[in-house]
Amino acid sequence: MGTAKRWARGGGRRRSTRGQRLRVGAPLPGAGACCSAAVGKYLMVDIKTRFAPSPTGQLHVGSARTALFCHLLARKMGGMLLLRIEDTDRARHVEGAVERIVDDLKWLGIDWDEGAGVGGDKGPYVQSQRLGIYTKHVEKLLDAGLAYYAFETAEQLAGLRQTAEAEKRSFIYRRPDSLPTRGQAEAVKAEGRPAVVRFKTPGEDVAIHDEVYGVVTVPGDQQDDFIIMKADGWPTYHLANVVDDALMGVNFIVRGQEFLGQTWRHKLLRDAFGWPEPRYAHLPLIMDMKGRKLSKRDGDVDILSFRKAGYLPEAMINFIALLGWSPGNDRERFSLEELREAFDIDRLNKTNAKFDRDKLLAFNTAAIAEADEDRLLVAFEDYLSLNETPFPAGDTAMLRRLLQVNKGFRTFADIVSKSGSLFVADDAVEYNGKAVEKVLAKNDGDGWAVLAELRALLGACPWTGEALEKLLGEFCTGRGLGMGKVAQPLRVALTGGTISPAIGETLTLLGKDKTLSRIDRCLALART
RNA sequence: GGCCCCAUCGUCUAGUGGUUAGGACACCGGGUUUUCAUCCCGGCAACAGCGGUUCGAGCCCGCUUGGGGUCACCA
Repeated sequence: MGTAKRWARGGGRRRSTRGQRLRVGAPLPGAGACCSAAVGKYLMVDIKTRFAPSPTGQLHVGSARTALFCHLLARKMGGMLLLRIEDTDRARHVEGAVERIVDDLKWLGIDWDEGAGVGGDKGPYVQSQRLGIYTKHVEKLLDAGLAYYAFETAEQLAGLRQTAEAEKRSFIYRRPDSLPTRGQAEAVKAEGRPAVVRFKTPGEDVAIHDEVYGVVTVPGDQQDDFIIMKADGWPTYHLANVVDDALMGVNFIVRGQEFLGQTWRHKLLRDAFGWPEPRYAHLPLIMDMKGRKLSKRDGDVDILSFRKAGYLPEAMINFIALLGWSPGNDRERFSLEELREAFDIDRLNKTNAKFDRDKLLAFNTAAIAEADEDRLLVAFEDYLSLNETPFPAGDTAMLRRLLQVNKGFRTFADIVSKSGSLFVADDAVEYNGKAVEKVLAKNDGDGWAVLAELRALLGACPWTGEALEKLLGEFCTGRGLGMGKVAQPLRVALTGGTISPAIGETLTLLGKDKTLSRIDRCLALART
């Protein structure tokens, strides 16, 4: 009935229209629909989304985007976002990973209403603290005859799988003709042999209704009796995830597309427990530039790496928001606040996206240009706290000065490469061979000559920006030289290379003593 | 390999039967600038292919090709 109509669009392209928006307010089979609220002119059931990461390492850009979309959906619809930690694989658990994830989410500006870090009345929100709940639910299934014990070892299964592969068949676990009784299972466990619990899959086609992909049907003959409880007594992802979503009142699941082909398991499990279906929105995947799935193993695609590399969270957010979503027009610069307003689940697209670092860099450059100094100072200090740099981290006046003098920088790391040498010891300055050759030695040592002359003038000059600029300007006109012919030799002498802030700034930042001593040191180089 | 999903510039994307197929990044060229970066201007560049449906297809359907996901006692 209504259901059929609601999903009638099938796999076709969905675009936002008034008519479709109304669909949002249609009566939902969603769990935990305790109340409804009028938002704008649409009546809708309150939604509750969740972000459920596994604490196996860093939060990477793919997970961050999922969290962002969950957050945006909840905020836009006036719903709730819940954070749950899925750590049922105690072998892969990484110490400190939960704190890492929470910290990265906070840095990005993504907040949530319930769960890890903020509490709530449906907890605990860490799966390793909910074992009893899962056990109880597995028992229910066992008692109802909807699940059964199986005793194959992991090795035996691997063997069967290998055989199947050799015969070019896909391996699907075959349910034994006679299932063990609870007593037999206890006996096996008592012997120390492994026993897992498998779900008794009906074997009928299952249709999943997805907000992004439409109706996806998985043939019954492709379904296996998947494991819901491992031999170590812990539930598998499928069981724990479904149980928790239901018990915690989650009615809108947003997650990566890699789960789409497995959602039939979740639907079957919900059916078995008699729980209503939530709404699903699977997100297209984020790939690397070679088109391969972006994974945590890919190295620096985790949020912390970008933070350490000098990126602004607002740029990260803006960029990842556009991976799989677009507003429908030519606009692409958004603050988190603006995204919360503009986000529309109907505008999610289905095609995988490649993670283009060049574009991220461009967004970061723009975000930096738009940010005011106070904002930049906070971010700069955060950057400095995560990196070893020659800068005096506690000297905010100096940090502000660096921000001003380096205008146009693309990441905070640019400030280090452009101004860092001004803060190291004189003898730590390394001269770049090419720069020395091109700027100082070339043309019979014109550069050296300019430097020597400047050394004397500088020594007698009051050390203010104005006086120095004036001195250099007069020097240039007096010699008929362009500023480049004067500033560059100085740069090389002072920093070892050709890159530094405007020459007047470079001189005042360095100070008179260091300027003179570095020129002397450089001049000495000419005589060797 | 089975099953499922996807398909517009190199990349992110706009496009809901009639458009010179738009924007952004990258790239190329030019300009501003004492270096680098920033900034400004201009340019290059796409509907995977083949069949249908239609007066008319990037938009609808099918096939082919290509890409991806999934087939774990990981999530």
